[in-house]
Amino acid sequence: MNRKCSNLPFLVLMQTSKAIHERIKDEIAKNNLGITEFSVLEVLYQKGKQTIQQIGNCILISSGSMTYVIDKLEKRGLLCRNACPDDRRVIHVTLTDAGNALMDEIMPKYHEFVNSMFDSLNSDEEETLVRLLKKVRDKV
Amino acid sequence: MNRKCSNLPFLVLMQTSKAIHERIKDEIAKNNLGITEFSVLEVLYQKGKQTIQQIGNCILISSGSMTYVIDKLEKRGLLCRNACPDDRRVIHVTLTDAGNALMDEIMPKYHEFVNSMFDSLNSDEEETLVRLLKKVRDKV
DNA sequence: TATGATTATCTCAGATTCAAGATAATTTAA
DNA sequence: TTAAATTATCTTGAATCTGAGATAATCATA
Repeated sequence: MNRKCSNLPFLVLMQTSKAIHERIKDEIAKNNLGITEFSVLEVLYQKGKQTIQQIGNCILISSGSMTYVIDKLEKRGLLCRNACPDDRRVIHVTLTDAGNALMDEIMPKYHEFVNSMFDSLNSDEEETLVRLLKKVRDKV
Repeated sequence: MNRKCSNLPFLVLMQTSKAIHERIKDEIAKNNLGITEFSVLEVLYQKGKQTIQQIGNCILISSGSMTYVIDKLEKRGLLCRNACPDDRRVIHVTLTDAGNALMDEIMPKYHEFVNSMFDSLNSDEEETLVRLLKKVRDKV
């Protein structure tokens, strides 16, 4: 009976992503944001005005969670809801000035932080890693 | 102002691991188990009797969550708690016959499932992927 | 135009997680 | 031996997420 641990690439991939996730969580927590909250702000910062649904599709959480996280960020004054004049089912979300200012401050540090986690790879290695991961991702 | 998306290896790595995580969650849900519950059973199946603490260290969840998940699995008759005679603070956990039988049934399918997600890589590519991921992981 | 299907958002209950603190047992060291 | 520190587990409360269902608006089509 074989009860040994499974697939090595699988194990190392999941360990690595989990470790990265943890480190980013801690980093973002310094700004009193959870990863979900940060992800919402990041989408808005990069793409500008978005509907709640669009944001949810980007960061892959349920509609119930979207309402919850948008509520929190709105109460904190980082974003605002606006009715869509063309379709009254839809709500547009945009960053407030405070939200933009916060992201102006956070994002450069965040990018630097992410880059630092990968700077042990040279550009060939980065390319190879991306290629192999995509091969896996597209099959999953 | 650069608001473009960050580091490509980072993005692809996180996307891939998230996709895998989701697929495994769905697969395991077929047996009415969550990933945390399955992970506990997997540790016990591979290693035999373990203390609650040892299991928690393996799967990296808090002691409060350990109590909760062990409770659930115990009520379901898949594992049992046993006092440690040498140290009365410690509780040993083992799979019941039902727990072993369930894992005997689940694990082969699970391994096959995991393998199938990586079978687009040949063994050279697997080796390269592991090497690069370890390089990242050890730096994180 | 009326009806049925779809879509976007929200509400609510339940599940899961963690952090902090409680409890009880063991170890260390004065 | 005894007090302090450490350790293992459990309890509790708060936070976050999901899924199912509610509501309201829009679309498609006969």
